[in-house]
Amino acid sequence: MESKDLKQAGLKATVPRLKILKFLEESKVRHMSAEDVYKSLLDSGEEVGLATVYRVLTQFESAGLVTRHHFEGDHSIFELNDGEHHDHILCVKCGRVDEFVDDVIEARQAAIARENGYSMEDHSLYIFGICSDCQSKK
Amino acid sequence: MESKDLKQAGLKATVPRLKILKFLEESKVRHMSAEDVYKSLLDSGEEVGLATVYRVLTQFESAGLVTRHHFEGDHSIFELNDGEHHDHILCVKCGRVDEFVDDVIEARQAAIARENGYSMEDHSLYIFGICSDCQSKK
DNA sequence: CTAGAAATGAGAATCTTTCGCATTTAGATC
DNA sequence: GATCTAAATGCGAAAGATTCTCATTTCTAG
Repeated sequence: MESKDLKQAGLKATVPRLKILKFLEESKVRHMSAEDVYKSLLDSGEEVGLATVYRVLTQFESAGLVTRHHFEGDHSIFELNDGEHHDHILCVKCGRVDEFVDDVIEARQAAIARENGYSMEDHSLYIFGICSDCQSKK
Repeated sequence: MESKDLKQAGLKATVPRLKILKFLEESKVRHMSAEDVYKSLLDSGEEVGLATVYRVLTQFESAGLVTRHHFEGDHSIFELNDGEHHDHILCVKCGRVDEFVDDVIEARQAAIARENGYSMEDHSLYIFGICSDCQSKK
């Protein structure tokens, strides 16, 4: 029963929130914009207002249920948080997204923050490149 | 004569482009939005259209004269390219921005791209934290 | 100096996201 | 289960950033 997740997160278990959470959990696509979520829900016959999708995703972010990315800079992309932190590597040709974790980089970031007198709160790292598929298609 | 820079970059040396380039070179602030550039120019009595500022900054980016950042995700921030690549560490309280270069991270990124079958084109790394000033002000 | 291509400026248009507010709903209490 | 109140929703309007359109101006090659 997913409503537990919402309650735990301090959010009332409303119909729109449950729909959105369920959709994120069941979607095979891991990275989606608010518009993507909205349209996909409409397509499956689920009525939710676009403004609500934006609001709910922002609340989910605050609650730690999803992470907001700025892959391209313009619009936000959301990803369901399932466990451990990871960074992303994206193909600039086809838009493919892969995930990775690198302890060396994680450690260096913390050290750099320290060296500069900062207490680290967060970080964002994206590697852009051309994936193997797109390289061979060249 | 700055018009050389523009010619080299394959851009016609027009008045607006020269004004914007000169402004970027002389500004003590290194990171600015298009709006910032526009308003600052207006304040110094230089007439340039906002649309032109956007166009020119985008052209400068393509020409490699400036780098576009997405610090906060919504609007673009531009920085004049003066030589070596560097990454950024930002204070989430006061907006301060510091720069750093870390060879270990650079090397790991290239390795990660390779391990994932990507040819690396670019990367963006931002560390978010609280700077020393803001920590003591707490 | 002149012509043609490229660039500019001003405002309209677009896109993404947020806001305002009247209506509905979750969930605590009776 | 009925009731109440704060919180949430949905809609359309509004906002902010950026791009587009197109008439006018300006480079720059010849």
